Parts: sequence; C-alpha cells; structure tokens
Amino acid sequence: MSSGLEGVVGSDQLLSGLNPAQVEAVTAPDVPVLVLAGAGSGKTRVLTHRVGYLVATGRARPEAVLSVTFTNKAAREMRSRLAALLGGEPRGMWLGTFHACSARMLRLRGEEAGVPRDFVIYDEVDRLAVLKEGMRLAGVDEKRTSASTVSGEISRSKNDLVDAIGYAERAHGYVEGLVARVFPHYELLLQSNRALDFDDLLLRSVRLLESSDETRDYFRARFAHVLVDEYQDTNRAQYSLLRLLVEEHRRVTVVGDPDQSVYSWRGADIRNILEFQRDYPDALVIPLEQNYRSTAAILRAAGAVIQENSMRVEKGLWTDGPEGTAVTVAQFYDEREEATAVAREAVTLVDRGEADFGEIAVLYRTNAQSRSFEEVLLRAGIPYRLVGGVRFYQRKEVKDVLAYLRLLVNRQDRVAFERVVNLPKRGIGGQSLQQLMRAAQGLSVGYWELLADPASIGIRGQAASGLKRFGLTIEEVFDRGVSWPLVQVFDRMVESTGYRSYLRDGSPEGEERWANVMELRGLAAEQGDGPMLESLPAFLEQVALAGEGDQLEEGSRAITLITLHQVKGLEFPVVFVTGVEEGLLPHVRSLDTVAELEEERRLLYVGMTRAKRLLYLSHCFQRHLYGSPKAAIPSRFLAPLGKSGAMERWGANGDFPSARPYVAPVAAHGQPAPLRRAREVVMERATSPGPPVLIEARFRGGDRVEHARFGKGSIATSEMTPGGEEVVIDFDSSGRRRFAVTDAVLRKLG
DNA sequence: AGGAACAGTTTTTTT
DNA sequence: AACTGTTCCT
Repeated sequence: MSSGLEGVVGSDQLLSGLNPAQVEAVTAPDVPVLVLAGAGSGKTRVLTHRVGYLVATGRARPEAVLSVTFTNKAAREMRSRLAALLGGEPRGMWLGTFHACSARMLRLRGEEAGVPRDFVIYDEVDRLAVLKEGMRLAGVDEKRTSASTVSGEISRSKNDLVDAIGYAERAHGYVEGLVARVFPHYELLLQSNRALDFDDLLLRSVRLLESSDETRDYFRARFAHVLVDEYQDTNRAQYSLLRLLVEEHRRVTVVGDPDQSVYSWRGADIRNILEFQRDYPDALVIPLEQNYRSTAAILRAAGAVIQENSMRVEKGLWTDGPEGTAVTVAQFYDEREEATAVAREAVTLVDRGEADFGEIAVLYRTNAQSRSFEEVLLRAGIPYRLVGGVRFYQRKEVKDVLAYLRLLVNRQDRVAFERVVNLPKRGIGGQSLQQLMRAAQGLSVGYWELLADPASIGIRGQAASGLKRFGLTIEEVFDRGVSWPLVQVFDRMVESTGYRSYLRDGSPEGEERWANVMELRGLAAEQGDGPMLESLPAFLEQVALAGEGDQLEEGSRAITLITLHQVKGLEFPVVFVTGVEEGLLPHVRSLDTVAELEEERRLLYVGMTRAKRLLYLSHCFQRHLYGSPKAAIPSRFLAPLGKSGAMERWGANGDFPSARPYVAPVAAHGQPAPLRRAREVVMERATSPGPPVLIEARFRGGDRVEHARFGKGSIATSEMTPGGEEVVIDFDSSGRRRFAVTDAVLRKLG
C-alpha cells in the first residue's frame, strides 16, 4: 500500500488511523472518485487526508488543488487540518464554497464575460429591493405577486442556468408570465448597480468558462485536482461548473451522502450524486459505512427513520461502538414546556457531570422555534449561543454601515445609496429620490453625478442641500482615505456622515447597536493596514459571502441553538431534536410531493445522526403559530421508532421523569391519533400499572445552592405546588428571593 | 418631510 | 406576536 511513499515525510500520519475503505479513498488513483459517505463515517477526514496525500506524495502541487466545501467554516476547518497534516499552511490552494470560488474566478477573469471588475454582491435583502423596483418598472403589482415569490422563481431559474431570455421563452402560466416581464428589468438594474446576486456568481462563472476557450483552459490547467464536499447538495449551476473544470483531466473527487440531501429548495439536485457513475463510467465508487460518531441505539433509531424513504440507495451503516442509552421520545404541553424540559434536562446532565453545556445542541426546523428556548434559557441564566436567527450581517445597523462602505467602492450601488442617503435624516424623501433617478435616466448619466447640483434637475430646499452634502461627504471620505487602512476609513465614515451620533441616541438599544457596529469594525480591522482601496473590496466580499455557521466558534461552553439545516456537518454529544410534529417536520410547505416529504425525513435523519451519546426527540400537544395556539400532532416520522428500541418519556412540568418502550401514537387507519395534554397523560399514568410518576422536591431546607445569576445561597423553604416546586432562597449577597424551580437554574452544592 | 396610528400579513430551510 | 406597508395628520 505504501509503494512510492517511502521517504515522504508525513505520509504515515496521512494513512494511520484510517480504515481500509478510507485508505482506499485517500489513496485512489487519478480517476473520478465518488465517496458515498454515510453519516459520521469520517467524510471530512477522508477529504482532508486525500488532499494532504496528493500534496505530500507530490502528485499535486498545492496551487493546483481546488477544494470546494459547503460552508466557509468547513473550508477554514479543512485549511487548519491540512496545515496540521502537512506541517504548514498549503499555499496557493483554493479552498472555499462554490460561491466564494466563483467570485474569485470572476474577479480574476470576469471582465471577459462582461462582469465588471469592482462588482458588489447583493444578498437577499438587497436583491429584494432591486426586485421591487423592477416590479414597478414592469408594472407588476406587488400585492398580487410577492417580491419573494418572484425572487425565488428567478433564483431557481438562474440555478438551472436559464437567463431572462431563456425564461421568457419557456414561461407559461400566470406567475411565470409576470416573472418573465420582471426578470429583464431586474437584470438591467443589477447591471447598472454593478451588482451580482448569489446565483449570478455561479451562473456567470459557468458562462465565463463556456464562452472563452482560453480562460477555460487556464482554469483547467490551474486546477488539476478538484475535490467537492457535500456533493449531494450541488445544483445544476454548480454541477456544470464542476463539469467544465474537470471533464478533460477527470481528476475529480466528490464526497457526499444521498441520505443527507436537504437543499433541493435551493436548487440542489440529488441526481447529481446518484448519476455520478453515469457521468463518469470509469468512476471509482467507495462506500464508507462504518460510523464513528453515534452509539448503536442512536444509529438504529436514525436508520429506522430513513429506511422509510423510497428514493434511496441502501447503505449498511454500522458501528462497533457501545449500545448506549435508548433514544428518548417525549411529548410536552406546548413549546414553552418543551423548552423548559430541555433546559432542565440539560442542567441535570451537567449536574451529574454527564455533559457540559457546550456539548449540547437544540435542533429545530424553523428559526422561529428558537424563541421559546431563548426565553427560557435567558431567564434561567443558562449560557447559549444562537446560530442564525437575526443574523449579524443582516442587522440594520450593520447593513447601514456596510452600505456606506459599499458606496466608496461603487457609487452606482443604488440599493446602498437609497439605504443610507437619508440616514441620519437629511431631509431627503421619496419624492426627491424619484426625481433624482428619473433625471439620471433621462440624461443617461449616473445618478451620482447629479448630486453636485440638485437644483439643476429641479430639486430644491432641504432635499437639495441634503443630497449635495451627502455626495460631498462620501467623496471626501474617499479622497482623503484612499491610502488609509480600512479601520481608519471606517471610523471616519461613521463619524463624518453623522451615523455614529444618529445611532447612539442615548438609549440602551442605541448602545447595543453601536456595539454591533464596533464588532463590524473589529472585522474591518482584521483586514490589516494596507490601503483601503485594496482591503475594502476584499472585506465587502468576505462579508457578503459569510454564512451564519461561520460565527460558530469552537470550544464554547454554551448550549447551541441551531436549525436542522445549519447543523449539517456538525456533531454533539447530546442532541435534542424539537418540534417533531406534523406541519413542522414535515413542514406544511413540503407536503405536496413525495420528494419533498422524503427530504423532510432526511432532515430529521441529519438531526438524529448529529448525536454522539444522547438523543432526545420531542413534540408538543399545542404550539403557537403567529401568536395563536394551534393543536399539534406528532410527526409521522416517529412511527418506526418503536421498533428501534426508543423510549418514551412523558413530560410533566417540564421534566423527563419516567420511561417506557416507545409506541408511536398512530391510529389503526394510519392517521396520527389525536393527543391529550401531557398533564392529563401524567395523571392517567399514575393510576395505571407501571412505575409511578414521581414528582418530588429536589431541594430541602438548608441545602446549599448556586443560582446562575444570584450566586450562592441556602434554601429556606421548599414546597410542591400544582405548578411545580417552589423554593425560597437566602442568598449570601442579595438576601431572600422566591423562585419556581422550573424557571430558576439551581445547582446543588456539596 | 416626517411621524403616528392603523391595517394587514406572515416561504422554512441559506450560499 | 411581530413586522411591513399604508394612510393621514402635522
């Protein structure tokens, strides 16, 4: 196996500790390689080691490798692992997401395909602003067809490599007809803003490679080895891009798991991985089936769930690890009780020394679900980190400052301009702006040039002076700051535009927003002391392409709150998959086709297979939707769990008190049975055979305790009430307080 | 132009 | 419940 490797430093590490299948994947020859990697089978490891192996054995120079990951975080992680394997950072290697690599290709060669060198990247919010303008121009009523519908349609089209013309040609039906009218306007607006949306990055890269033989040859020579992670989640555009890069030399390795394909709504096409062998008949297919992550109990439960899918390639995922604790299925009254139960179970585990908060993850289908958890954890003083949610880069104040900075790079960025031109108030209203834009259109000049003399186009008064001042301020920051370091420009900008004083209005919220701006400043400072002219575009690109998982730093001591989509690729010793209910998982919007339904099931599978030691699934009796309570029914996906040996734990007052073999609550005719409230269930259980449900006080008078917020103290009294245990505590430093134990996080001392 | 009060709505997931 | 957009008033 080591022939040809003698004397190569580090090759031992590259293969040691790998199982035979992994070794085969790492050392595979220069043919198309498909690694079908089951959950927890060491797929990232294989990918990293293969890159390292190619480099260490001299088969590939680092700068000849393109390695595509699904998130920026995965890219960073791979880079650092490679550095460890190779004893130094791999120089010149391209390592990033499809979008990031595309952007980079376009910066290098995009002008050949009509992409301006200084293009900006629009996110979903920016794109909606452009789209709304486009809809106005096309005379499409936003009330009848929402901008987000149109956005989704255009996005899907671009991901299928269909442009505005192509779309119009094949559009049929009402909505498609409307979209076909808006699409060209949208494209023209993007062009005049010198902006690309996310989908353009892929689309334009493909067009670039298609249109120029020279450029295509250049990149083909450049990337003699291409590797792709999470191949099951690639879309048509990504597929084509890959094809264009490797079809000649065929040194391509893709890694993925069809059972973890959960991005079809973003255009991902599971056929890409299923048909890899058809695309490359000589492909080497290597299945990785040994799971190193989860206990046998968890693996069995997850397997029982995914097995229900009809569209899949059977895999024999196995482990030689311990059986572990049975998977828990629990029902709670509502999302509040669910959150409380999770919090208390987490505290119990931490108290018993079975886990650290940082080892626990709470998973859910929709971001909105994070709220109840946040509320409970916040009140309880349990540390948590929320992934996604109101994302940092989407916060108003962050977007505002970025808009100001974007103008320095690209004065034609109308979305940025309109965002901040009247922030703080400069007396510029919608009327004046419309006038400005109309005049610019009529005179065929950029609107920016008209700022110098608004009177000439009939804008007077406050608006005129405001516009003029705004233009001058931006130009001045630019002129004086061209060669400054980015941070300095940053400071100057928020100062001279008055944005700082606008934000810091003396309110606590204002200070918090300012703190976010300062956090952004910190990121800007990381760009170094080079001239702003170079560092600013790099900064803006980095920010535009940054994903949310990216803020997830390792070694946190906090509970992780995260969506099922974002958790892909991560693992935690303890996992709670919450809200496993009809309408949520599977989501109501995914019930139209079998394909959608099965994707929802894969989502649950992804969630379950994140767990290493303990796995909890929960659902509620009722859940609030848009403010009003709605009955919830356990997910159909839970049905096969009974056969896996999962245990059912009735939730009472937010606890996981007793367990019995899980019986799926499904009626004889296959419809999920209606459920009773958890509290009623508890009472019923108490009078039926089996272990009695114990609800007893956790604390007694005299117990020494520590509260997350108030510190140490002694229990004065403890009593059981219908709502749970209530204690009175004499705190050493802050006197006597009363708590419901459910709400307070108390650690017993001694 | 700008604010307050009001009405109506809410795609789930994200590079 | 929270957020958006609209309308009406100053």
